[in-house]
Amino acid sequence: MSWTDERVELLKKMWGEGQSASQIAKELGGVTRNAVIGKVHRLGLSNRSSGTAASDAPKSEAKAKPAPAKPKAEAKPKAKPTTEPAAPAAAARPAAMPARKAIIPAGQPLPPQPSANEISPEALAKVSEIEKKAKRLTLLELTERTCKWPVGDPATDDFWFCGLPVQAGKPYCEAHVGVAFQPMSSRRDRRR
DNA sequence: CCCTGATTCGC
DNA sequence: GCGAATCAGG
Repeated sequence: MSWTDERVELLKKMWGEGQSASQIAKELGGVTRNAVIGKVHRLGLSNRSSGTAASDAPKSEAKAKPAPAKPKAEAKPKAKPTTEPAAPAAAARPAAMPARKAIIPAGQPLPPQPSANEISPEALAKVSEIEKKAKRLTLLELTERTCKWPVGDPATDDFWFCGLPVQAGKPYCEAHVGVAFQPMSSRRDRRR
């Protein structure tokens, strides 16, 4: 496999979306994550939180960009039937519990639902954003390393699991870890 | 152990 | 230019 224009394009796109090298490699096919990373570097677009966590490289760019203005028309190549117009409230709600039915999958540790509590707007925003990139896995597709955050109403077909790569032993992806594990202090009184 | 990106260096 | 091997880290 060679780096055709299209492949490079997809690489850029996915890398820009924050997809991991391995995911990109899987998507492209015929290449390993090493190949992807190597290419990324050669292309010069390496910046992306080094390592794993989020150590933002203290890159202080004393550069004042003239004004590239590169917002190219970003037409989604593969628009999937997104049955989700844009309902932050609904989307951010992990799992509705109309009637706490059996939403427990195979006795697996389904996460502590942040019940009806309120979560920081920042975290919610991050979640609704991340959910656009979610893999939307079904219960059967979940693995030990896919985010198990439930989205939607289990009673409807509009229900899926985040499925993004979990960070490290955690059951959720970065974003969902953020809303799942909230310091008690940070969710103190929230007006309703 | 799983994963992440970063770098090196023979090809 | 390419990417496997290796490195460094969570």
